[in-house]
Amino acid sequence: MRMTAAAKARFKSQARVLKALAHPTRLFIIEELSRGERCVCELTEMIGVEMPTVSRHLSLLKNVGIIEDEKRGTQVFYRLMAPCVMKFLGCLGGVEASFRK
Amino acid sequence: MRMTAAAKARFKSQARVLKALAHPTRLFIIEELSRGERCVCELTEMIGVEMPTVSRHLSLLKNVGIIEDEKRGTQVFYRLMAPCVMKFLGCLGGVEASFRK
DNA sequence: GCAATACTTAGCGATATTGCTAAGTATATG
DNA sequence: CATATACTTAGCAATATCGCTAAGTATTGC
Repeated sequence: MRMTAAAKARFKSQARVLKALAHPTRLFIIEELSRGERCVCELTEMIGVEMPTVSRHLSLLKNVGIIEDEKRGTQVFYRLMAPCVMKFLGCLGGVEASFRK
Repeated sequence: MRMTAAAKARFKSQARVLKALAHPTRLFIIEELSRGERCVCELTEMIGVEMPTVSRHLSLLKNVGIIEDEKRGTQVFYRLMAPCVMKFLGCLGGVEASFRK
């Protein structure tokens, strides 16, 4: 039986979120933000790539609604908006561990 | 504090699995296989793209260990190897629903 | 063996992603 | 106002992804 238009839309929406998560740097950012808000310079220091690169990863996560930003002075702080993402990544831990055998 | 090499490896491994999941067609395949094994021609019919395209999505999922194949006659049947992926995608449902507001 | 069916692999063009550097914006500070 | 700091945006090159068509492989049936 053919995939319905509704199913297609649902999978597209899910894929969009998964795609946003599917990068090592962005997974690190999410885990770090789960411990509390961080400014871009802190994340940049931890990750070890140029700030513009980090900034672009952040805006990508922001675009799908996983994180939120707030400017204070010259700094921009990011916060995790969907703590459920952490629960979700917790599941993933078990899943991908079973693949590494 | 700088990201450790171990953390980097862990995120890379997780990202690899997420990347494999992050496509509408592959999400459909996974959901469909969660209901039972299917041959490539059945999936092709349901998805509505060319068979070589479906075949490539399938080998991608197979490469990360999410599905497994078995040839019977001229047909190749695929099975979901990590049912935990479904639980995982169940979590996702809640997550991405909250983004669609 | 020959043709048909079911699949996979290879190769192509279009498009997306990722990192970089350079340039732009905004806020604090002397 | 001028400079410095923190960040974002733009533009570029390298690479990956995705769909297609064409060609290859393997099994079935005559």
